[in-house]
Amino acid sequence: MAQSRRDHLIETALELFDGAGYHATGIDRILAEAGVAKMTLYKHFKSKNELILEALTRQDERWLAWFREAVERHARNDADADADPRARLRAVFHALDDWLQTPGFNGCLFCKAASEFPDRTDPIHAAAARHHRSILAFLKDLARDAGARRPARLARELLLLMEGAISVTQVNGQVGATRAAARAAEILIEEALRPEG
Amino acid sequence: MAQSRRDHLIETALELFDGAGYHATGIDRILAEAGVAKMTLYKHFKSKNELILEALTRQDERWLAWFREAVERHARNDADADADPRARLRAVFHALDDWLQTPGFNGCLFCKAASEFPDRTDPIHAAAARHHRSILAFLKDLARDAGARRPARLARELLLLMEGAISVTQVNGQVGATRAAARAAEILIEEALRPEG
DNA sequence: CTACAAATAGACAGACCTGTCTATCTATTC
DNA sequence: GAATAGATAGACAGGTCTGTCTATTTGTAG
Repeated sequence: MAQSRRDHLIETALELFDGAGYHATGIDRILAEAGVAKMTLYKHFKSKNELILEALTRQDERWLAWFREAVERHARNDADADADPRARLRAVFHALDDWLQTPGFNGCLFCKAASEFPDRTDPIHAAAARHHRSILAFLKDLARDAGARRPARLARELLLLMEGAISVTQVNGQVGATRAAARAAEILIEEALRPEG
Repeated sequence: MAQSRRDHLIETALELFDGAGYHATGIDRILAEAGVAKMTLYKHFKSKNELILEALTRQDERWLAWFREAVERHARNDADADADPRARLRAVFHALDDWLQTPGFNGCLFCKAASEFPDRTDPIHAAAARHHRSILAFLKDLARDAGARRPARLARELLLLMEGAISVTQVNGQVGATRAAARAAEILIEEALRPEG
């Protein structure tokens, strides 16, 4: 039950931070939305920043788990997935598309965090950087498994396309960004898997 | 003189917004830094949001002018620029690199704005979207001049790489992002300019 | 029923926020 | 020198922010 209230606070906070940003979301707003007393919050978290940090930690784990699953699912759905080592790399952008197209998509919580807490020594900013590195590691694994000549390089390039699609979608509100990203990724993957060059 | 104070407020505001974000930067801080009285600010701007909007308008014009110039300059410095229609397209990422490597680079003011003002009907968010469209139009012109088969598509792809590099640099604080972006752009440009495919 | 732990409402402090107001000062122009 | 316009400092209102405190209620376990 105690864990449940803590959870509820984190979930509510994540929703509100996503909708309005970190500085623009007051503690009182979170408490009202969660229906929890102020002292309960400060029993579970030392400060608002610690709540933000815990929320980001949870979001990091959850998002990455979801993303891995979505990539796997899209890769399996692909017709000739078993034959083609590119299948899972391509699935990255189908999974991304799922995310960016969810109604109410409002940008990446980690990019927001890095933007609102610009000090790189701030634990919140550091959490955002860690999240990026986790994605990069995942992409690198995919690239290596697919037999890319330079997995790290391909991973970095795909991360750029992912982050670009996230940013453009958030700013512009249009949907077409992932399609362009997927097309570009196709070219880069093709180039990275070509036996020689 | 009146114009000069207005200017000074806008310049000071831009610096502080860049360093700490929009919500985290109070009016009083801007006034103290600029050495200007509060009434002077409210004589020139109806509200803080109008100051933000005016600052973004100036930043939009100035950044784009700087970027065009930087692209042109890098293209000219390129050895076989006259012979190669790709020169100016490639120069885009050299110019971007100049920007991202300037000490104290702290992310894009328009991405920050879109993130802190998520409501798409908000004039501030709209200004960010307009900025993206301006960059896109510039890239499209470059792509068309270079003889790309589908200039709009190439421009969208290059914008993704640019925004990705901006985001990754801001979050991760590392410098290598533009190099990866430039490499990826090279491949995409090559593909777009190939006579057939 | 009792005892104990956890959550509650709500007041409170102290700081900061935007925006308004007045009264003073300074510079230019006639 | 006097009048006028613009900038100044600084108080002020009304609100919000984080974080602390107390006194009360709720739920559970012996």
